[in-house]
Amino acid sequence: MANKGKFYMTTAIAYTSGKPHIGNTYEAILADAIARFRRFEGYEVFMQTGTDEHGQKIELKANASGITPKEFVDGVSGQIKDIWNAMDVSYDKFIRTTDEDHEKQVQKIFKKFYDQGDIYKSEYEGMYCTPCESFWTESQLVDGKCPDCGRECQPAKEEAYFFKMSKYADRLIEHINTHPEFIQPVSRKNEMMNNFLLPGLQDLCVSRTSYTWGIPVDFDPKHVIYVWMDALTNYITGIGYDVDGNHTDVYKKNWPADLHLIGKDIIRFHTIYWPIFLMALDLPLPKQVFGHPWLLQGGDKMSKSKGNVIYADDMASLFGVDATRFFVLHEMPFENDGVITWELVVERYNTELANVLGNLVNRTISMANKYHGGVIASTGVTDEVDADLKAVVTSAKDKITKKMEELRVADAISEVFAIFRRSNKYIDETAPWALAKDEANADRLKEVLYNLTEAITIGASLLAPFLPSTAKKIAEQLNTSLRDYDDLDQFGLFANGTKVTESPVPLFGRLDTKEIMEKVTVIQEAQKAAYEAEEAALNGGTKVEEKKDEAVIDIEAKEEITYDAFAKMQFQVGEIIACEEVPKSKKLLCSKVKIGSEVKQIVSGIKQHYSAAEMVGKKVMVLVNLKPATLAGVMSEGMLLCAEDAEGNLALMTPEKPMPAGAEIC
RNA sequence: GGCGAGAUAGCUCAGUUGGCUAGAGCACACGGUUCAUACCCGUGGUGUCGAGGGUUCGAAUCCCCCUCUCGCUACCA
Repeated sequence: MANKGKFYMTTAIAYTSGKPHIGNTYEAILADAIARFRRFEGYEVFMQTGTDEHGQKIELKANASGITPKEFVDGVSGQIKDIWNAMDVSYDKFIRTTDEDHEKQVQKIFKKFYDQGDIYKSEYEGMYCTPCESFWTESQLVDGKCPDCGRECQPAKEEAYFFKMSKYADRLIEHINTHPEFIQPVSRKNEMMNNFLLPGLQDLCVSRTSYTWGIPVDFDPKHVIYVWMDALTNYITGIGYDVDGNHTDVYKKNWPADLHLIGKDIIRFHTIYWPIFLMALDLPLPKQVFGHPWLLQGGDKMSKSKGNVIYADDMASLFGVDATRFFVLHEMPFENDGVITWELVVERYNTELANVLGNLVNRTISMANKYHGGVIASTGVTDEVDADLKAVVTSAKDKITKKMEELRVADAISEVFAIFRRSNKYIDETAPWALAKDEANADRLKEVLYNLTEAITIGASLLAPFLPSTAKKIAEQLNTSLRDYDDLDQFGLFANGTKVTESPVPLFGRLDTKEIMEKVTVIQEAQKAAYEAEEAALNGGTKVEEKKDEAVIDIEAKEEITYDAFAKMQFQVGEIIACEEVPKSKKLLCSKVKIGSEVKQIVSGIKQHYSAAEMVGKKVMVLVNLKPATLAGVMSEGMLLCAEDAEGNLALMTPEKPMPAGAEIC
């Protein structure tokens, strides 16, 4: 096998706040298929994945569970690793951001940036506008007030370190323009350029003082290093980068990475901040960043409260590991989000895996046994119809390779199945059962079965990077071994006289949608019950045994205020007597709110959560004495108060008992 | 509001630089076959190629405008 050189690829590291759903697992499977295919082609692949384990959310969850953050992440990281292993993800390195060598290098990198002036400490000594979450220099203030909202600003006390992004922006723009393959798909490149690079990069906050579960800044220990410098650097620390130049051989061989595989939600960090960090380290940039789309359920995002989160282990328990891999690889388009429903999984399983592939292998082996005692032998009695079969089979390798080079994995796996579809057609064209009726056709019959067996062997070999254990099973049933990549454009290498198994076992038994859906209902009910129990426990103030996502929300602590400051705010109950959408705005509703004998017009960004019609009649909590402002050209004279969860869902605050419009909230 | 992408068969989508009767998979109907996991093979759509205008011998493919959807982003008092 020709050595085509090294290929270093990574997945994003998974955040250890909870069990990964199928979307996270998808990325690992996608990476695995690419890694296996590259190895198959003859590349020396190094694939790295792992877990991102720091941050406030984890600190709080661990506290709530009564264990240390390290104990907490040890558990979740182990669980994630188990799932990756169960899904046959062939990583070469599983990095954890709590690994000692990673933490040490991150500290050194931070120090290096600080020493060379890329990182500076800022104390927010300008005027800080809390509602705008931004700070201003004296010169930016308008009449001593926030230029955005016009309200009072205060000197803020919290200090943080910042990275000077703008220093490297021009170089990055140049790089992106001269390397069109750097950001994939290309539509993402335009988004990065237009939204961030061309308007001018903001400096990035790279430290926090509001929590302690992170890598400390060694020369200023009250700061911990904030997520991106900690997480992104895993791609070099994991293979042995050393700030002082004592790199491992693995690092020297593999950097720069050939491919960072990530979700489309973190493209910005991988195509802007990460390259800039690398420039600051004077290291070459990765060759390609691919922001893959997501698998969504029925067009909606999954949520635990609906009980519709699909986990890889649930899928694997119902369908098996390879069927799970097949589904996620086959159903994911290149640029748009894919859809996953249980019904769709069953349909794909039956039509592709059971009917096209499983049945083909089964019927071929059955015929070999029935007609020739299972012995496969070429007799050289060919026919015109053989040519097309052979052409389809031997040309598959190049087609699939091209698709994989473009990272179009779903298309590649479809090309593999084209071999199996063609083979089924070949059986019909040659009608072996008819040949078997006349002894004069015996040699032709042998040749037909040989051709089929050879086609299946080549197909299985190309299938191996996607469905490794299925490919292996096929080879076992045919009593052969999978073919090398370099031999796949040759037809006729199957060893003459090989005897296939006498008792073929169906690779994928057909499934009944109804039966599966009954099992799914059980899974969903259990998930929902677990979620509700957790919610109830939290509401009751009971300590929860095992923490799950979104059970609690923590927000960044704001500055302490005096009672006087609070007393300045006037809250009253308001009744919404009319409401309409604000034209040309995506999120705004304009309400007429009756407060006592007065009616105020208030604009709120809640259109995605409430329709104008359902707003009318509600009694809501209103901040009355807020300075009026114009939003989307409409005057707003107050603020409706809402609760917001981690996903940004809003719920209006309403009095728990009936109260008249105008009642003071105090 | 800014930038970008898209609107093609019931569903999910392909359609290269404009050019023969607009394609694939699934679903559906009918026919064939029986080696096989009620499988496999074949045949079948009058699809206004989102609406309207234009360029051209000729447009799903280029230009203009409109409607709708989606992505990123800003705003969301």
